[in-house]
Amino acid sequence: MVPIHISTRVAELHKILHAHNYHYYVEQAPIITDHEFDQLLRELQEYEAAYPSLVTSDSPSQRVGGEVSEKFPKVAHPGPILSLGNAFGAEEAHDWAARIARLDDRVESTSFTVEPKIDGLTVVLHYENGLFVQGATRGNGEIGEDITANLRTIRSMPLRLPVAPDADVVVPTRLVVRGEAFLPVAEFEAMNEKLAAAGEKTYVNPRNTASGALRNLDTKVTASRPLTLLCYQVVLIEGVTLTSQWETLEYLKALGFPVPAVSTLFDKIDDAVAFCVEWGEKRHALTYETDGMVIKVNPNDLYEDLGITGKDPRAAVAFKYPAEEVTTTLNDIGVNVGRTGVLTPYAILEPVAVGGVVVKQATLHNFDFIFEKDIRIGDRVLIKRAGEVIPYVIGPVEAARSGAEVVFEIPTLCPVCGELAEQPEGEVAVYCMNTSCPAQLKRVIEHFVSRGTLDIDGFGEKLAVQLVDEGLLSDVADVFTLTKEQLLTLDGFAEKKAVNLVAAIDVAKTRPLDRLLSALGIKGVGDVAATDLAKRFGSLDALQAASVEDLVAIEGIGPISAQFVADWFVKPSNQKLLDKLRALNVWPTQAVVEASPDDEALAFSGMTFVLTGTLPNWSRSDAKAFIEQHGGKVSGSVSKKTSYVVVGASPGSKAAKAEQLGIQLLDEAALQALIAL
DNA sequence: GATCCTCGAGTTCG
DNA sequence: CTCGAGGATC
Repeated sequence: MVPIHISTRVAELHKILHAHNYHYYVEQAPIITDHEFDQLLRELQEYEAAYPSLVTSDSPSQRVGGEVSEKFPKVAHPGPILSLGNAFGAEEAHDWAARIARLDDRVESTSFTVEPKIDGLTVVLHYENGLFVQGATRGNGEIGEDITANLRTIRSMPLRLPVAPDADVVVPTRLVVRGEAFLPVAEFEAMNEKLAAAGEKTYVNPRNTASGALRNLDTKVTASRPLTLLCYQVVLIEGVTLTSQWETLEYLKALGFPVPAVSTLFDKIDDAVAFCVEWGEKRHALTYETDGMVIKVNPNDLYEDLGITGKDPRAAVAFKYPAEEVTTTLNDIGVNVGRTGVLTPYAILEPVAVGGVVVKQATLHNFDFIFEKDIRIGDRVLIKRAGEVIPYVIGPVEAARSGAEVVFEIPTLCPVCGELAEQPEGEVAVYCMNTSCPAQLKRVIEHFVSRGTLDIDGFGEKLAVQLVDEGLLSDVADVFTLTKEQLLTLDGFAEKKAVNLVAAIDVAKTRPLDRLLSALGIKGVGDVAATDLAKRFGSLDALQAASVEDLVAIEGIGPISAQFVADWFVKPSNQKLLDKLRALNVWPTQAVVEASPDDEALAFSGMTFVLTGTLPNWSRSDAKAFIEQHGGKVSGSVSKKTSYVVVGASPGSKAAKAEQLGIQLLDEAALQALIAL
């Protein structure tokens, strides 16, 4: 007997999966990601495996796909274009190998290929005597759509075989090849940058963009998209015999088909799985998006003999990486107040796993962002982790709208203090205009004591909030007059913690001028400007006495920033703050450097470096100190002017951008070696 | 005046 | 990391 709750859930899964199939195949507007679909299908398959009586002929697990849209003529594939079973993680991949080993003794000693699972559109290409005659989408796996004209616009697709006329290769009389059409990530980003600059709506991801382009009725649109292609399977061949997958890949390459470069042949399944795991980290270096790798039994005869289960061949499995893009519900939009008074909206999300962690919140940057993307409260939204860390809302899934979504309204009052919020002319940001807004004060103090500025150990966001709420602080100078007795009145403070904090505050009184300057939070003055100002003026007195002209003379300070500095010193509340600091003897000075030092002799003078990833022995600040010590500059972003990019473990997009711009990459050792020259 | 570059600010989770 | 905005440069 099947438990009632399971049969209910299975019926529900049937309904859900059929609906998603419809959205995906017919409307071409999926409302969940492929990964989420896989998860649901898997759940169903698990129930069906446990209770075989649940398997019905109309179960979504028994179907290869869905309907075929009416837009294009239909093409019957010469053989079924199968999908693959999934393995999430190394353990499941080993389970798969063990399963097929039990079915056939030859598996024990066979070889395997590993190929990337490209996130694009499957296409089926027909050649007769070397001539490209027809191309189709995958459709439902049996019948696809004729997109021959669109495919012809893809420049990497061979129109005549062999591509190199003098290639030493036998051309089959008939050949049907399976490949993946996609938009390279870099091309996609460049396209979106252009669209964004023109104020137009941007595309959600490369896959959807490629799909739209390839299935556009106007081939001129297809041609304008830099689509490309990689091929990896022979569906049908006449006139030539191939005996293994590896031989197939080599043969396709010889004919002139583009073949995935990372494809590798392994003698042992353990090595194949290890290779998949290894690429989980490295895959972002590829020009295309992947959500996994495909492990295939190499010899064709064994591949065939292992047969098919449902809709998947037993002899291959997709090794899937954790999803990086998921959809979830936007429950609400909250508003934060920053230390400058900027109101920043953030998404309150139905918790969802992305790239291995559960995300509940994501910033929405500013109010324009919400309206440009047309994000509404209650929407299904697509989430990714930018640079594999920070959650980022890509945009709404418009196809999933019910009509109950609510358009967000820009607040006219500060959500914390209730005072009027204003948007200065020509700016995107909306500010809370109340300078004594408690939210602002909390953030100002947090910044004052944080690691990049005065670096007071044991002083963080929570304490800043506590102290302001208790009324113990009314400006940043009050931090220095905090006593052990005051701290002991706070929740979570006992003798030892209070003593340590008072000592840490004492140490911070003698931080160098540049640190104090950036701690003050003068508009336009951060890390870099503070260092430059400190170097040129040497004391707060000298800086205060400086005219706007004096300030503009510094490279990197223009008229606007100079005015911000001058205005800051004029403000009465800041004058009061300065008086307090002076009285407390928090008044660092340093030697004035008139012009840039004569560092022509230094190895790195005139060079700009960018750091990314984690270096083996040095921290980021060690590396920065090393570069600066030798006369180089360290910048945060890669540009044409960058001399070198120093790459550590698990680098971000900066390494990719450097490669794109043809900038030389260095590791820690290579950076040190530059000095030896 | 346009374009590229750099800086500053806000930001998520464990 | 991403975004906005100021500064440098042609």
